[in-house]
Amino acid sequence: MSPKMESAKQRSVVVKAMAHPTRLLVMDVLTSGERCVNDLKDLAGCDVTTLSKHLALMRQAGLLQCEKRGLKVFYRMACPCFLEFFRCIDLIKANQDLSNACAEC
Amino acid sequence: MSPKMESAKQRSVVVKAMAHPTRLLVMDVLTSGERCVNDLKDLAGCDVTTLSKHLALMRQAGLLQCEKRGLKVFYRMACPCFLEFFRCIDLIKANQDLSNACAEC
DNA sequence: AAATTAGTTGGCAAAAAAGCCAAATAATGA
DNA sequence: TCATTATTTGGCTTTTTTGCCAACTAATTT
Repeated sequence: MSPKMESAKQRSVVVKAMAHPTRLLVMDVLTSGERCVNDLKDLAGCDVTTLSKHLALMRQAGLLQCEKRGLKVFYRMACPCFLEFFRCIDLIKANQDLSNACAEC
Repeated sequence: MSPKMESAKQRSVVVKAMAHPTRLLVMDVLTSGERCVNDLKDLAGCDVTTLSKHLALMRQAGLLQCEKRGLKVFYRMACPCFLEFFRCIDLIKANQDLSNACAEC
């Protein structure tokens, strides 16, 4: 397999771990600091077991880190570089809405 | 629905459009310039019809633009900001492999 | 120790995504 | 005009992902 294909495969593990509305919401929330599972569940508005599986998936992909303190498990972003990533994603959407060239990036 | 959830939903359309090895390979290839469908098919090593559907999906999400010249359709990235994105994704993977803190980002 | 709180895991049904074949369209060349 | 080349679309099956329930583990409180 070509090196580019190899790289694409590895990247897809990380990108897939972001490719869900609930998981992107979690990332957005966690950019402003750590949160416990229950808080995230309230923000996401889904079953705790569902959220727990989303979090496990993101952690396994290397997106999140977690730490247990008492009864609670706190999750945080493993890497702050995603702020820039969100800016890029949102730009794509904005450009598409305007149906014009990418002015800013 | 909360504004954050609304935003996450819109972002997920773009992120899902990247969340596949073949589609990430296409993005990687297109960062160095436009290509026609047949060239991309050879690089991806899949059926042309499969690739064509991948490309249509990416275009609908705003990731790609295309232009027909003669018999061929040339695809290009709609936005060059993804170079930075790849750097971030690869860093996640590298950090996970090393199992240590995010030194660079 | 029993009850409570916080989170995870197993299992399964439903929904979404992927991939291929056959057929269609579109531009070019003989 | 007919054949060829390049790409897209429709349809259908297989695979993957999602989401909830029930059951489980782990730390804390009574």
